[in-house]
Amino acid sequence: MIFWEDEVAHFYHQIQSGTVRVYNINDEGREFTQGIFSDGNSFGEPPLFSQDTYAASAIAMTDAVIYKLNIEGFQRLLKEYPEVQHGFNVLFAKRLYDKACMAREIINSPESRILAFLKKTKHAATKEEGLFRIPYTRQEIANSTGLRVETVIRTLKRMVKENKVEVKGHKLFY
Amino acid sequence: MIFWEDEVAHFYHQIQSGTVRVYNINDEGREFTQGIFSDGNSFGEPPLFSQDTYAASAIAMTDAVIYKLNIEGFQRLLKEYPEVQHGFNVLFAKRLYDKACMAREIINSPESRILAFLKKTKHAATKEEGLFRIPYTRQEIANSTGLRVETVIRTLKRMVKENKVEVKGHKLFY
DNA sequence: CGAGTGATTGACTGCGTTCAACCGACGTGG
DNA sequence: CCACGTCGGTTGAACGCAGTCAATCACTCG
Repeated sequence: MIFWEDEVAHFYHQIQSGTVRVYNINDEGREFTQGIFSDGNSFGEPPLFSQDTYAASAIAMTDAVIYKLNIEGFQRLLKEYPEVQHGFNVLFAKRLYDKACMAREIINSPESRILAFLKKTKHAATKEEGLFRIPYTRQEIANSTGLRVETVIRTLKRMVKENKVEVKGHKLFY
Repeated sequence: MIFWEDEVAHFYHQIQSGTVRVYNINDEGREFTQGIFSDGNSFGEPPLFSQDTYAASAIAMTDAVIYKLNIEGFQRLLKEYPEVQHGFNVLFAKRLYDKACMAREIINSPESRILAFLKKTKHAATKEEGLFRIPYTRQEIANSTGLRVETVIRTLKRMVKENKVEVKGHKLFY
C-alpha cells in the first residue's frame, strides 16, 4: 500500500518502474479502479494542491520503484519552475477530460462503457498487427467500468461476434 | 448554447451572473450532467490546456452574462500571472477530487449515490435552519447521478423515513 | 503433475427502469 | 377570480437486463 483513502497527503509520488492502481473499495468489498499508472507517471497529486484528503487508495500491483518528494519540496519546485506548474495544469486537464468521458458513460450500455474504457486505454497499450493489445484482465475492465466480470465477458463475446473487438487465446485486442 | 461537445475550444468562459449546465446527451436522448456553474465560476477550461475537444456541451439554464476571453489572451494571462496559473491547478485539483468521489459511487446503491451528490452540492447551497436547501429538481439529481427520476423520488422518500434528508413542501433539505 | 489465477458458462434473481397515469403548485390571461 | 396550461413531483404495475451464485474450464508456472 502506498497511501490510503481519506489520508492527508504528504508526498508527491512518481513511478520509476512498476505499476500502481488507485482504487476505492466499498462496504461489500466491491472495488472501483480510479486509474492505473506506470513507468514515468505520477499519481495522487491533486490533494497536494487542493488540501483535500485522498479520494482513493493506492497500491503497487507489481514490484515498483517510486520516487517520493515531500510536499514542501514539491511546492518549492512548483514555485521555482513555472513550466512544471504549467505541466500539471495540462496533466490535470487531460485527467479531467478522461474522467468526464468515463462519467458520461454511466447512462450508457455495458458495451458503450467498455468501448469508452478501451478507447481511453488504447494509447497506453502496445500495438500488435495494427491492433492494440489490451493489457488488462476482464476483472480489471469490470473494476474500471463499474460492471461485473460476467457482464464484461458476455458483452465482449457479443462484441467479438460483431467484429468490434478481437480475442486471440483469451487475449483482448482493439 | 454556449459550446458543443467535440467542438474545439476557442474561449475561456467565466460567469458574471446566471447558471450554466455542462452536460452530455446520448443517442436515446438521455442526459448526464457533468456540472452546474454559477456566479463567479469559470467552466469549460480543461481543453484550453490539453488541446482536447470539449467532452460535453454547455447551455445557459437562466439568462446569464458570461465573459469570454480568447485562447491567446488566456494563455498570455497565464504566462504573466503565475498565481493565476496556480489558481487553476487548485481548481482542477478540486474538480478531480469531486469527479473521483462521484465516479466511485458507480458501484454503490442509489441512496449512496444521491448522498454523494448532496454532500458535494451542499457547500453551494444556502443554509436554512441548520439544513442545506438543495436547489435542484429531482430530475437534475437524476441527471447528475445517472439514475432515473422515479428512482430518485422513491429513494428520497425512503431516506426521509429514515431521517437522512428532509422534505418540506416538495423542497429538499440535507 | 498439481496449484493457482483468470476466463467462462448456465440458471436464477431482483432491482432499477420503463411506461402510463395522475397529482399539486404556480402563473397567466380573459 | 377562475380556467387553463405548464412544470415538477408522485405512484403503481410490469419488465428486462445486469447482477448473483455456483460450478467448470484453460492456461501458466514451479
